[in-house]
Amino acid sequence: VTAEQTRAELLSAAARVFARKGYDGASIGDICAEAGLSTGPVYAHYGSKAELFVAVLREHGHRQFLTIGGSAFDRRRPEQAALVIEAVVAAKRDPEVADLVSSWLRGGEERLAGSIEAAQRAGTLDDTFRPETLGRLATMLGLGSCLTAALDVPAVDHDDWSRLIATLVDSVRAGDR
Amino acid sequence: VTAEQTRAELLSAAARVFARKGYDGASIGDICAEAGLSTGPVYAHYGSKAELFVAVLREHGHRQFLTIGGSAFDRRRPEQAALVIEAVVAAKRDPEVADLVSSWLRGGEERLAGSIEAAQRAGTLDDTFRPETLGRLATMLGLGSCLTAALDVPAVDHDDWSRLIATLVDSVRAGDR
Amino acid sequence: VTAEQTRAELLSAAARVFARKGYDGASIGDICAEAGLSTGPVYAHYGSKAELFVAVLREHGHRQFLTIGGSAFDRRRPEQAALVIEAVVAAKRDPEVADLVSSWLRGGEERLAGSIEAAQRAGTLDDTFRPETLGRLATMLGLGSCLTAALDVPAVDHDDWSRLIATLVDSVRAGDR
Amino acid sequence: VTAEQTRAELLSAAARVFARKGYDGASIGDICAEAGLSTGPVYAHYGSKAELFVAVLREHGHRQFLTIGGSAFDRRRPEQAALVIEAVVAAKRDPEVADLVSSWLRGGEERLAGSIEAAQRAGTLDDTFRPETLGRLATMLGLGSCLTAALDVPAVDHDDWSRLIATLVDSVRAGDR
DNA sequence: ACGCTCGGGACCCCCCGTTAGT
DNA sequence: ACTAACGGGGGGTCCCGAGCGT
Repeated sequence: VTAEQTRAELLSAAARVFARKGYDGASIGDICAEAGLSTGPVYAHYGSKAELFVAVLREHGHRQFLTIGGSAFDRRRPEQAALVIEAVVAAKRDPEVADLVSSWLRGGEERLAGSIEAAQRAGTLDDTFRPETLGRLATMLGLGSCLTAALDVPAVDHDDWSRLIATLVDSVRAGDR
Repeated sequence: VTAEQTRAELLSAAARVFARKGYDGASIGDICAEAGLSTGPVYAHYGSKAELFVAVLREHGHRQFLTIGGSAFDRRRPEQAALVIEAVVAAKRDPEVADLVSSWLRGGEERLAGSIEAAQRAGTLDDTFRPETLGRLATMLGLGSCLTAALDVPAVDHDDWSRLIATLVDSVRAGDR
Repeated sequence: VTAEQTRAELLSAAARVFARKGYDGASIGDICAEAGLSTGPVYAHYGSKAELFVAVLREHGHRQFLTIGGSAFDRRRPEQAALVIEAVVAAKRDPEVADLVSSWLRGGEERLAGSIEAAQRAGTLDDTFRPETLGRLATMLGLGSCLTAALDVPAVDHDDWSRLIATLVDSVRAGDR
Repeated sequence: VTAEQTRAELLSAAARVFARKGYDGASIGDICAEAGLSTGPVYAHYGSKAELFVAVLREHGHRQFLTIGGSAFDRRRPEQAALVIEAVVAAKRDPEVADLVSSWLRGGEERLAGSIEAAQRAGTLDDTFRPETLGRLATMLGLGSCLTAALDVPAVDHDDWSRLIATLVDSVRAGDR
């Protein structure tokens, strides 16, 4: 068994266990049991539990962070949402995680703001709103969807939801005022 | 010193420490130090850390849960938001917390749906959307605002935000279609 | 309520709880709950848990120590036996208890030896055995019955037991050799 | 250092400390200090303090219990007897210990009953007594000898004692009736 | 002034994150 | 790379003094 393979399996197992039990709730033992490893070898790959968690976030977190478009916010899967929430919670204690999450969020909002600004310049989006403001709305919805996904709230009708989002988007289109 | 007074002080201190450090991060010792108490007496008032947390949620949580109106989502205070997030995280492990959070959420959404339905019947709100769908949107925004508040994202311009929310609300008003 | 009454009730409750849960297993809280008191007032009557236990032994212990005759060893009641066992255990750590138990035991064996010697002189008991030896046998059986009573071993047939004891006693009667 | 070696050392140390201080009086720290270990590794070998105690009983207790013939009951060593007494006391609080002690006692009595029954069939022992009754007598004497050994009662003359036991045994031999 | 409510430490079991040795 | 061990707490509980209320 190669080392890289073990690393990948460890990362995957850690992602699952962290998502299931949370950062504090997941013990190194749990993760190693999930990966079929002993507790020791973890520290050959990652210096600490925090580092392992950060690695998990880097690997599995970025793509789950605000990448799902608004119309699918009602369909976010719980196991994806869990990592995001844990990241936020962990960010409150671990500065490294805080930096990571902060950079993701900032990056996401900047990309969003860039797209929005471009749309505004192209005349397809109301340019009386600042790009950051619109971006913040999208961020809030994205993060909010993580929480509703984590909790077991009953799903709403998807068609209805899509139409609602479309209506809202239309309302901030240029000329719709 | 009366017992009720100590209880209240303990609850308040616990709320602060839980909000600052999270459920797992906060130790009984931390809370007692904050309350100026010894670790022992806690268990004369609350059977366990989980019970204390639940009591904190019951006392300080319900009013912070989705009670801030939409236009002020950008101004949610971090210490209030933190408890909500911790509640969601704790809900994943503790069934009692899960029930509590679930009932809050359900209650909030039902109240919202009621208001929305009333507005729809009165003809002031687009009645082609189901009340639950509109309610879910508000819930997501509310919860999302908790996460943005917890993270230290820079605030957006408040006037801009208010105008955006107003525009969105207008878009789902009856006749604005 | 007079103080003496409270003392008596406390002693009785302590006897029950110590017998039920053992010295270490019984907490002051348990005893006070049994007595319908608060934990504090105990120390107005007894300086410590150990003192309370000694008082219980003095009050309720002496009469349970080796007072049941040999043929009824199989019928010793658990709650009576429990205090004896606890006393023996406590004697290993508390010198005061050790003295108490020692004096009980010594007194019991001396009384036994006296009776035995009298019987030997009267010619009804084999006088080739020393009285202490026969007394020790009875002591062992008495103490042993406390342990079998404390554990929940199934009872043996009482008639069979009585006949066995009678046979054994006959075997040390004078002339039966 | 192999695990089995540590296990054995731990067991031996636990046996000593439990015998010296009793089940409740002995702390995990005490045992580990005796074994020259840290407190942590105990739980890699035994799941709990109760399990460790049970293991001690299995290892050091079973051979001391009822295997010494009746003629040596007067010579039981205090440190061996202590474990048996502690087992009875601990059984009253910890259901796990209770189950083990109970099954242990039952097993011992059944083995005894088996031997007795065999002797009865062989015609060397009075078959008018039920095997359980004779076994119970032996059990009582065995347990009783633990208590007299634990307490510091003066020893009786050994020859006298042996002769007494022999006389009693003779009395239940077949044909001696 | 007595007697109870309340608070104070101390400690215990348990377990966890982490590192040497094989 | 894994087995085995290490301390450091964490929660929980207990036995026991001070200080208010009757």
